[in-house]
Amino acid sequence: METTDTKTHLLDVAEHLFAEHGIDATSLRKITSRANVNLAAVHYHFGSKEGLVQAIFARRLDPLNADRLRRLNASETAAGDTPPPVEDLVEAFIDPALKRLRKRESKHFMKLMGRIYSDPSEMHEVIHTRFLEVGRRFITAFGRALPHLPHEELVSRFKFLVGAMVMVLVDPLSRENAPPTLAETHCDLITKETPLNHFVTFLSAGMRAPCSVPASPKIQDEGVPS
Amino acid sequence: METTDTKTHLLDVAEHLFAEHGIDATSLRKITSRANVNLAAVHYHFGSKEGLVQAIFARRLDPLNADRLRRLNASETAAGDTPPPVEDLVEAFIDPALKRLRKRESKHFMKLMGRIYSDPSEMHEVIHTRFLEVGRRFITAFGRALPHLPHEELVSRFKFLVGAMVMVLVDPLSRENAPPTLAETHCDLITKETPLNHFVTFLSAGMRAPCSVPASPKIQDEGVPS
DNA sequence: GTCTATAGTCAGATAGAC
DNA sequence: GTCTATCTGACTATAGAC
Repeated sequence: METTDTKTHLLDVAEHLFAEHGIDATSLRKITSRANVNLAAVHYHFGSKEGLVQAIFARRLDPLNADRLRRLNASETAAGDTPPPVEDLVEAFIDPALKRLRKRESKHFMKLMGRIYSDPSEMHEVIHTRFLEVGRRFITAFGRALPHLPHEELVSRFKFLVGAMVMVLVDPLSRENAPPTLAETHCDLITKETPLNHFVTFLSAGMRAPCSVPASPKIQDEGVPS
Repeated sequence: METTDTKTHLLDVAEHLFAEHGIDATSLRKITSRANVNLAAVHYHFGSKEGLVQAIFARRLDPLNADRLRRLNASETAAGDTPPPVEDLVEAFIDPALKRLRKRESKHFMKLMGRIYSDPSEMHEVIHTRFLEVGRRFITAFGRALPHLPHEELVSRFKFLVGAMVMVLVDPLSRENAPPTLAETHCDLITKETPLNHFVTFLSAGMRAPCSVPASPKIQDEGVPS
């Protein structure tokens, strides 16, 4: 009990602090002093700060992605030979993340997770590797559900979908007793929690939209309306 | 010429490095050595590293937001008494950012800009303040164009819109000679540039979607399909 | 305005006693 | 496994010569 406790306690505390202040801005000293363990404990258990970071991601990321793939598979078998409806695909991708955002246990991690998408730090590669399969599977599934859509536009739309999710992950729990995050200052009313159906409605409609026409087809070429 | 040159040269170099490696990870030493100026120059011209960061944002952010508001106003006067179509609002918000992403001049800044949305760093407040008016104006405009939409759902959708934009800002130019960013590994084909009409089509369709119905209206209450 | 030199701080990491 | 004590390096910032 005692050794495991220190280790997971360090994971919990570090996860929380990383989510609140960022990885770079969180020193091992802050982590270990808040966890009431010795500074050297991090190096004993994880080898380095980087090792700690990777352990944090390993602990949460695999179950999250497994959950997404499980639900994707469920939709596909339920739909039989036809591709599953776009709504189900959106839900299979978003809901596992949203569920965890509500759970006290992985709340902070999901915020950290969202931040990683736009982080230039070096441990990106590990995260990317873990995400690669999921991304591919969902792009393929969306492509089957929307066969008329050119691949390039499909990829754009998947990026938009991921972006929408990330913005919500990063936003809502904000730093405790801190100025509101950007998306919150945008609005007069702070929405506490973005419900799944908001995602499904918005993103499914966007996914289902007809293909874009190129901006300048031939006529209306840079023409100024008079 | 000589003093202005050093100052703007520092702004340019710092902007580039911040975008590539992040603000925290970029030391004044790296900036000044790449700019071929002395370490003390930053403190002479900007007082501190924070001063440098703020100068970078001040230089680019105000024109960007002014551009967005100008185009919003243009759409509104063109539409007369009726609210402008959703497509125009999306374009007024997205295109100024997208245009700058293509321009060599502010390319790096736009990536940095995108990253700020999910950054927990302290100079957030300044950015928020500069963005506040734009966010409010666009939410109001979208609300007028979509009067049937409850405010909460409107806010969710605006968050999704911002998220889609940020994901594209952060992604495409990636770090030079570095592993591809997350959105790129998602797909088999790396799209070089997300065109405006992909945004407009996707986001307008999402914005125009009918209101979401609450997940559990009364029936189907946690019911497991058998 | 620009430079050198350095003060002062804090970071991640490690050796070795217990 | 845990701790104290310490090393080494990097950082921001400043004082003062030119």
